[in-house]
Amino acid sequence: MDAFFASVELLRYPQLRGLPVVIGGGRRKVDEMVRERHGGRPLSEIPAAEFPLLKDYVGRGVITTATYPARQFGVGSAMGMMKAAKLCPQAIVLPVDFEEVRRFSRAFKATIAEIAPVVEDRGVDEVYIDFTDVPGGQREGGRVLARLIQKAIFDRTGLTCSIGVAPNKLIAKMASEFNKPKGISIVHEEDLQTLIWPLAVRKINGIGPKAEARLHGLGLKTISDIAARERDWLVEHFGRAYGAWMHDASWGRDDRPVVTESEPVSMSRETTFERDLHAVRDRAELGAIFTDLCERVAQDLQRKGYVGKTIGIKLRYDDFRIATRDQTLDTFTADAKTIRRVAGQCLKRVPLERRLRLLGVRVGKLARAGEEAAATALQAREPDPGDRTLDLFAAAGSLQEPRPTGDEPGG
DNA sequence: TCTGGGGTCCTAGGACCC
DNA sequence: TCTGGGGTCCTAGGACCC
Repeated sequence: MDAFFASVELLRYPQLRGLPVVIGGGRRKVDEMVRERHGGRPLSEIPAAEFPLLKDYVGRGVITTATYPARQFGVGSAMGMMKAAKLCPQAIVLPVDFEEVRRFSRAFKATIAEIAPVVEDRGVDEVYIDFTDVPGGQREGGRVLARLIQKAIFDRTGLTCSIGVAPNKLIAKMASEFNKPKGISIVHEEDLQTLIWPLAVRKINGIGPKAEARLHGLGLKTISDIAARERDWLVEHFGRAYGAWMHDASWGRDDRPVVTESEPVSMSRETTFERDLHAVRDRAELGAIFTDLCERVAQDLQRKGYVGKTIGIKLRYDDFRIATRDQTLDTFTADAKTIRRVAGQCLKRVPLERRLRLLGVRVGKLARAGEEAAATALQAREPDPGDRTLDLFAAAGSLQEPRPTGDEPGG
């Protein structure tokens, strides 16, 4: 979806179209700004010129989405609000409305599923679609179907999206970025050298800032630079799994299927404080936040019908270092009090001298509520791997040639 | 001017079991 | 003085993605 969070807001406030708008920061902060300027008046009745501006924003937070006019100023996702304010002080700032975003997320995904049922969820604003068995999915290399999907989404939601069509997910993802916004890009296998190889290594989904820095350190800047290296060389520098994957990726190889169903592995809640807090000096405040986080995770679990076995905490210190602790129970739970108690024990195992910037609570090892017994039984029923090893040797022993005696050349 | 929140997956060492 | 081999689970940290 194109500038998804921002586009959702523009549907409500069409007077902002064409202007630099950023979504992000703390909702409370932005709400405060609006209240100060407009009292109880709804934003929909207010002219664009009177919306809260980024230059008046004071506090923590990052940009979630910027409209394309805002991006002209160099403002983008994950950028700190203060830095963004320097680059584009006149940008209008609005908070994320998660409810609304999720509503539109469900709507666009449902629209796609009606046309092409094999869809993989990749977060609120992105999906993989398998065109293979969709009638007409091959026409004009997929362009016809892509156009149809774009139109259907726009008709239903008023939102635009960009689509990349390619032989696999890896290339499709890169292709989807070629023509934003509202773009369609078709990439065939034979376009690898012309369209993919010139791109920066960072464009590969799976190469992040760390791997990019290491690649740059080795003199590799573009995907073609990776492709030109021996597989073994990459394995030497990046490990067996990652190096081999990198080599495959640079050659456009990817055989991952489109996965239509998956179960969650963990659920968590975390919050960054408005100011750094100290475990002793701000004990009361921290305690209240901690309990609230536990209650929210418990609510999430119950609402979605899950129970979990591993309770964990996460904290971020004022110097941005992160510490996590967790503990696995012998029974599943979705109970706030239990989560609070175990998370409290985890907290005791972590250094608390430094001030804290963030606190989080996580529940992992999930099972569907009511199926805990089955989940436990499934674990217990795993076949004994020792027995299987023996079976394999027994089979191999009866089938193989006699073992070399050691005196043949090269034996 | 410091840098959100919600996730997944991988790695590596240690405990523990057979 | 010398001390297996295979496996799983738990825990902590880290890279990466949307």
